[in-house]
Amino acid sequence: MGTTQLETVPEPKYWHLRTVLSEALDSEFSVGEILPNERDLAARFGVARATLRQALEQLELEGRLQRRRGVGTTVAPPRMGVSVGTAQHAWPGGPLDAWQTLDCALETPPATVAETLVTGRDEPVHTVRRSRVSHGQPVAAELLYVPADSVPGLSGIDAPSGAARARAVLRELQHLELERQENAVELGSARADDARELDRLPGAPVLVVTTRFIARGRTAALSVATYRADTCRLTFGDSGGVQIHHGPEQQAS
Amino acid sequence: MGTTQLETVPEPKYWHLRTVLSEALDSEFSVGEILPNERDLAARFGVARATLRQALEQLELEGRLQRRRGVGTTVAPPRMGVSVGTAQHAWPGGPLDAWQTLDCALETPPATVAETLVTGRDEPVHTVRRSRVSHGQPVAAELLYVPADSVPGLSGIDAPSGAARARAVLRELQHLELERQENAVELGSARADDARELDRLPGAPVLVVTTRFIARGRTAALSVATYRADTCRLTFGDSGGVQIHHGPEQQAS
DNA sequence: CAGTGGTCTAGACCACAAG
DNA sequence: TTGTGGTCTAGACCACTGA
Repeated sequence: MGTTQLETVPEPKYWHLRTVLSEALDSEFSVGEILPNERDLAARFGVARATLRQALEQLELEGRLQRRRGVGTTVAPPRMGVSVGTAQHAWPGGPLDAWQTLDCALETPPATVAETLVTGRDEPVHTVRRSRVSHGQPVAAELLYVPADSVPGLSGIDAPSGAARARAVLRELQHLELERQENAVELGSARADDARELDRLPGAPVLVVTTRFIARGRTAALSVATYRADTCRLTFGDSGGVQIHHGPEQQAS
Repeated sequence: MGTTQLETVPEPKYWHLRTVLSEALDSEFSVGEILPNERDLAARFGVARATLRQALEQLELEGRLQRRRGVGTTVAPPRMGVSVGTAQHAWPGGPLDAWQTLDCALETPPATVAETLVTGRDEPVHTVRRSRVSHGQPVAAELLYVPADSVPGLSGIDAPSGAARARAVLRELQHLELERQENAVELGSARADDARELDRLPGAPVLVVTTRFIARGRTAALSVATYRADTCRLTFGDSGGVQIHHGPEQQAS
């Protein structure tokens, strides 16, 4: 007795900690500011470092914090809005395209992709790699799968790979009449190569945007784009390009 | 010497484990099957339980596994496609609406919401709670904020809250001419109340879909819907309602 | 009740960035 | 070299489910 029992339904420590830190971020820190290191913070709150880290992971997932090994933990800016599916009814590589073409290869796509493209199994397709940068920061990495018969005019003279070839593939695509496109978004984790390109560790949470480009009743191209989930807010079907989302997030305890 | 050094760039154990388990799931398990418990699995792979759990968390994030306290870990079915922003150019509560109306209250919205609705601060708005069920499973919880002047015909006779009131609010909304709607998707973590409704623990990853309904040049209503990120794949702008996504995910090591 | 996943601890060492 | 976050361990106890 004498000990006041406030927690009738004891909330996990890390969850409570997340709330406390979240409020501290709103009131006492400004964007870009660095937090005390994890060992100090854990000691200050009287918890083990693992528990403190659980709270930080939550906040990072919500885009409130940014952590970098060897550097520290900083307060993240509000997520940036990146528009997806504007360029509605437009092929990739068009004039209003936010992507930068990297290179191209002739590869056998993963089974999931081959299934969506009606092409036969083990049929190699043009695989264009592109990346998207916004506000000086990489936000997405894309693989664009284009079956050979979607770009019949493609000259066989050029090398089968490289940046020039990639641009040629995109150029040929514009000749097709685009019926419509279908988008899907799901949560994924960054593969090692995507992670490197996005400046994150493998396994980092990403939003995977899959776009089917449909022409002549068939899937003429398939794009699989992985966006950094911590820094991006995907906007659909509205006007205009990149916008900054303003104000604090709505997720709170 | 004598020890063969295969790992020149040693991959983290949990990441390697994730890959091994992922492949095992593809080849040796079928949907719904239960895995050995965490202690056994950890022992079998010769790692600490915390490490094994890190791998399982990844796979759960990717929608490959489902874990339930007191029960066990099971192989998850492929994510279901839930269509968002079909009912494009349609108010919530319309005939083709996939949502179930729960109740309604007159509340002061969070600052972020009040900012988007042009309504003044501390101005209470109609707050309609709805839920979305798909394949017998709750997939999303929604809060729909409707400023009072968007539903001028709303009778003041009824009680200011309850399910009947909620339906009345939605009915009145249909009278406005909808100009367009804007969608945004971002990653979040489930608040305690959302988590309960989605049958998950607090902090579970969710996809937050924010929809602005615009009429007469103003934001006439704002919807904030949180979807289970582990089980859902959001589809945009295509035809048709709910579809099952087929085949394994594309994320692999 | 027994068995499951969820939380938490107090350490240790590693990989990386920057001075 | 120093200090950071990232990984890993071997335990402990708790909350929940279902028999």
